[in-house]
Amino acid sequence: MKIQAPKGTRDFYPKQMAWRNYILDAWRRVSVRNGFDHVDGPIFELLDLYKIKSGDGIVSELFNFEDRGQRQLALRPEFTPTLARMVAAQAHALPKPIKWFCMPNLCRAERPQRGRLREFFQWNVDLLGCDEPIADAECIFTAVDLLRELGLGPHQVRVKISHRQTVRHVLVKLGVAEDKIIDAFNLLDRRDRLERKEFVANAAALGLDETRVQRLDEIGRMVFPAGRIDQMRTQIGVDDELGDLAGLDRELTAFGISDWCEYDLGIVRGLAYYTGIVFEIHEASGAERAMAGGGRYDGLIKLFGGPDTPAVGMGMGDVVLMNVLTDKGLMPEDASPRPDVFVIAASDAAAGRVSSVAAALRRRGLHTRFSYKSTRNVGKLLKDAAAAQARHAVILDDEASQGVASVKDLASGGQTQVAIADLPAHFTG
RNA sequence: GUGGGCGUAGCUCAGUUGGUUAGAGCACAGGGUUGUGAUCCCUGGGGUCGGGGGUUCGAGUCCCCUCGCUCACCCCA
Repeated sequence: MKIQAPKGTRDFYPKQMAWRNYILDAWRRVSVRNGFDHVDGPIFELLDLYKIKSGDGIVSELFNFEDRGQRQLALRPEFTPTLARMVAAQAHALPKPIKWFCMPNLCRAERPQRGRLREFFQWNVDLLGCDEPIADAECIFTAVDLLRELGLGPHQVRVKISHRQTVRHVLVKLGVAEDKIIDAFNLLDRRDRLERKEFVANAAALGLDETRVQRLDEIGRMVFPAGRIDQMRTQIGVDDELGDLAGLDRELTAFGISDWCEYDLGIVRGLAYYTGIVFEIHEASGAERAMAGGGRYDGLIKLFGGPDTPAVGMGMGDVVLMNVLTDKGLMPEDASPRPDVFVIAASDAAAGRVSSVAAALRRRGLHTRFSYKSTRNVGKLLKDAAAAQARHAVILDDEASQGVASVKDLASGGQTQVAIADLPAHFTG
């Protein structure tokens, strides 16, 4: 019996690996140019690390095991606890602000479905030690910068932003008691999935009458364009309570990404640990699950035993991102690295020179390939060169004994004679 | 964890009321011709028909169980 790959995992053959690298290379490139440093941690941690942040309930949603020393371990289902542990351990030695990114593979024991697998890659961008809205805005900018890098535009994706404190103020103003705030958040989060009757019944349990239930529903559905936060002031009737959101609005405009963003107080995020701004990035039609999510989590480093440290972060998975890019025709057909040169032997006499020519080119750093076929059929070998996406073909024939080869530009079809000894210099300019 | 749909070659599929040794195209590999990316031709590898059990003289086909994939629900750090 053949053994299959475990449920919800992927095999990366060269074609798929090229796509994966296409995404991860973009993540790395964009992170670096936005000033973030690359970090990573272990692929498994002590199970307790995850319990600290998420409680005992998390255990059923991750892969855990016991080592020979009876230690309870877990494959990492997220990176944030590792990051918090790392920061807490060296908090006083690290220069502030801390700007880190990583691209870990994460494992979750969930039933796979569209946009969700059991092992996936997640780009994490975190900025710690700064409690100003510019940090939140830079985090969002970095995510937008990536989406733009991959060919997406503001009409294809939406960054939906909310704020824990603003929503709390609105809820309190509506008459929700302090001890019911969490329930109210949950209700707001689930409003699209609930029948109207259920929604009203749940809202009534929060102490809201029919008019106020109606108002809560309205507010949950309101969307305001970034750069026009004044609309939120007048339509929702908040002002001083806007706080950070007003500051963020100015920064998003300054970063030049307000056309990508909008405010949506219906965005909740399941996390109990977010303390301020929260956001999600969705494909504009809303067809896919969230492409990215993040927010401010000022209390977390302290929770892991470090100093009180403000923090904002963002996570983006590779699965939904690739779904969206594929649907919009933005994934390259072939993302494999293109050979600079493909060496061809057009005669038996020339065949013996292929490896030495290839070696000379490779020593100069040129991506060089050749065929293992015994045919001297130039047409067939050129087809192989084209299939490999090579930029040039070097054709060795009987003239090779005089030290000359033909160089064919596979894009233009043009062909010139070049001395074999000059080939490395010819291609490296 | 719950429910729907789907399982024949790497991919897309055909396979008659159950009937001989399960096929095609594409892809892949080797080769030939015109020697310069095309076209054409020859050859080859590859399937326990997802797996197991049952009915039958005989099962890819009918029945049961199971596994996997997929979509949705739950959840979503």
